[in-house]
Amino acid sequence: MLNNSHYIDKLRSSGLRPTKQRIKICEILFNTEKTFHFTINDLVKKISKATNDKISLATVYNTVHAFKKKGYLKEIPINSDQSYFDTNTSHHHHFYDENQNDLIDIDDADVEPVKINTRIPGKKIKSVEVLVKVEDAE
Amino acid sequence: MLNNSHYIDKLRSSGLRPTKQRIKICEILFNTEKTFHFTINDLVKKISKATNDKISLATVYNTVHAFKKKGYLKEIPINSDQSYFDTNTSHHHHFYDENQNDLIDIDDADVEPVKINTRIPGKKIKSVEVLVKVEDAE
DNA sequence: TCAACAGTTTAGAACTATTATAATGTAGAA
DNA sequence: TTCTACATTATAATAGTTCTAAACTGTTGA
Repeated sequence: MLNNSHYIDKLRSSGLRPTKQRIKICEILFNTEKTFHFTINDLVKKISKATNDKISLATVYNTVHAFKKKGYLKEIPINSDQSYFDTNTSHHHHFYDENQNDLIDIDDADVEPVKINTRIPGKKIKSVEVLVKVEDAE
Repeated sequence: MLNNSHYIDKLRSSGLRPTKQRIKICEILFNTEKTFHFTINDLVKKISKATNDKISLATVYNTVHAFKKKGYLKEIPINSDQSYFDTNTSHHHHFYDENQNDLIDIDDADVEPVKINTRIPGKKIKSVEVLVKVEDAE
């Protein structure tokens, strides 16, 4: 509960009202040592484990999108039936294990800077993301 | 109609029966000079423009998945409400224009080889794909 | 302190992409 | 030609996500 003032400031300073739902979701997403990946469904499960006051599904979606918009979460580009989000918003990349259906971070330092030798006129690069698909070695 | 024998051979040799639906879809997807990206919905529209015999939606899905499995199509990893496919199955990368919601190929030659300095034990790399998100420059 | 308002939450309906179902049709082999 | 396994089809079902409109709440300013 002590940390909450931090989240309240964070939310308020980014123009989001610090409601109890948002603070609770902050606690679940950002009170961890390690960053992690999750789907909306994962988050809903974590919330129901962490609290008795349930948060409506619509609010979970709204909050995740609001946090993504503010840059507190990143969406991970993989084709899947559901969206994956990442609490690690630093620049990094991913392994995607096609056998286990599992996402694993690749530290930015472990990928040599990707050089793109072409541009689109009138557009600026927002991000460069590398997805390394892996499978069981036989 | 002349080219069809080519598709018939192609389908047959990969263990797919050359049905008229599959041949028609081959014509639409592979009879072009340039490769392109499409969603299932795009393909359905192309089909209805190209022929009077309609092909059922289920067949379009089945066929696209069959072609993907055989390596005639690639699925492009971006988060979207629908799946994007690519008739360009060579190794290459993509720009994703977030304002126009548009995918643009990046030739493999325009991206310096991506070096990943970490591995997952027991896994082998299947592909390395770069997604460059761009937005309007202000 | 408190009223007022704009932003937020909520349950449930609606929507959309995709997959499953089960009956009918068809390519290819014998 | 006949048979069989594979394909196609219309439609239903499913699942993730977004919409809606009513109720609620944080914040502002009197």
